[in-house]
Amino acid sequence: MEVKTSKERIFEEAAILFREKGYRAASMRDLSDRVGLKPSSFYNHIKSKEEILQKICLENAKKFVDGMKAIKKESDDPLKQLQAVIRLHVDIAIKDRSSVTVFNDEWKHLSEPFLSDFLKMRKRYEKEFSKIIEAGVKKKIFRKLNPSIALFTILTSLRWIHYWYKPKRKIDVKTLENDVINLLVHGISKV
Amino acid sequence: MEVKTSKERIFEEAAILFREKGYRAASMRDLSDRVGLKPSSFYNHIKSKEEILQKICLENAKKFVDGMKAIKKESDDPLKQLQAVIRLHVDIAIKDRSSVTVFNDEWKHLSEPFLSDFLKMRKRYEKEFSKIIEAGVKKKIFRKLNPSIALFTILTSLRWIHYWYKPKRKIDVKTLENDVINLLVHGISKV
DNA sequence: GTCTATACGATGATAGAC
DNA sequence: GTCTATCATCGTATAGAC
Repeated sequence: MEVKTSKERIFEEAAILFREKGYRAASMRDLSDRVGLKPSSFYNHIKSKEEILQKICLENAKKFVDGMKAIKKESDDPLKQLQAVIRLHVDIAIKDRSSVTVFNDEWKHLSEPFLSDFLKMRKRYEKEFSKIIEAGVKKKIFRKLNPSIALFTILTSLRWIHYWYKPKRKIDVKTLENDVINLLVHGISKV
Repeated sequence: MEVKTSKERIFEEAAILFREKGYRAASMRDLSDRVGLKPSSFYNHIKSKEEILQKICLENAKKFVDGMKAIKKESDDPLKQLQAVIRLHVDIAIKDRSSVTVFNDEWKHLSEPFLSDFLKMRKRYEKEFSKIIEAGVKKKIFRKLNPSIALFTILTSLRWIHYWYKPKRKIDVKTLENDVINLLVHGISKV
């Protein structure tokens, strides 16, 4: 089996291409070379170039939102929740690096109303993440730091894992999850 | 005083524009609107659009390389060095947010040989950063983690400070420096 | 040093034959 | 559903008048 439709191939190759060159620099002619269809043929399968971007951004946003929802359901312990969120980011980043890169780095090229919708989802996700940290501080499990700084320092290191993680570094998923958790939870210092 | 040459205004406004729209999506016509010169007039001051990108990338790269050099000179203590590097990233990110954003996020649009030169500098910087962590591990000051994971988890949270730090959040520089140091050195957990 | 006019290649997308 | 041919637009950059 492993037989892919043209439509599937378009979306897959586009994610790789958009990651490599950036959405704006990637042309439909570039995509044509990769997919093996003429640019005009794409339009039997998609409405526009931006539709590809929209789908990639939306699908990945859903992965994170759904993941966060499941985590909140599973445990009330802020530390366990934080560890689970870190694993969520690691897993998504590793499973489809191209797709998550486009989601994370190219969303700004969405047009309205997709851009506004995207930003709303994004803010909601950040809010849910923030609640975990706040709960931990309240329970005296977590250090009391400026809430924005704590949230974004952690979230930023998770959001751009795709940027430096390369399969050829041969770091297995479990090590990546555990070491990132270890570092963000306990710090680099031994004392 | 405060009288800026056209050339200065072109580079300043370009940094802001490239940050907002991305290098490829930002046109010379967009820049024209901001600077108040016709696109054709730019070419009395610059050679090409890419020259602007080149200058921004190179200048910022130099800031980091020079900063790292000074830090290594000042102390041999890995912890003090790490703290100083964190302050370096915070200070550069806050002092000129647009410029550092373009440097960090748009370098991929450099053409050769600028791209290769840039990547070489970048790798050297990462190596110098890595040496700090390795020295700390050797002295048993730092936790022993996978070297790539430790390096990039920390470095990533520093490289994208510009992405979430906004002046209107009213976080002062000292708080930002201290909380980021606190979090990365000791972790979010109290225990 | 800035302007108007324009070159001209690349872009996303469409029309219509097969 | 894929192709060839083509369109309208926008991109960076240049020529030459003032």
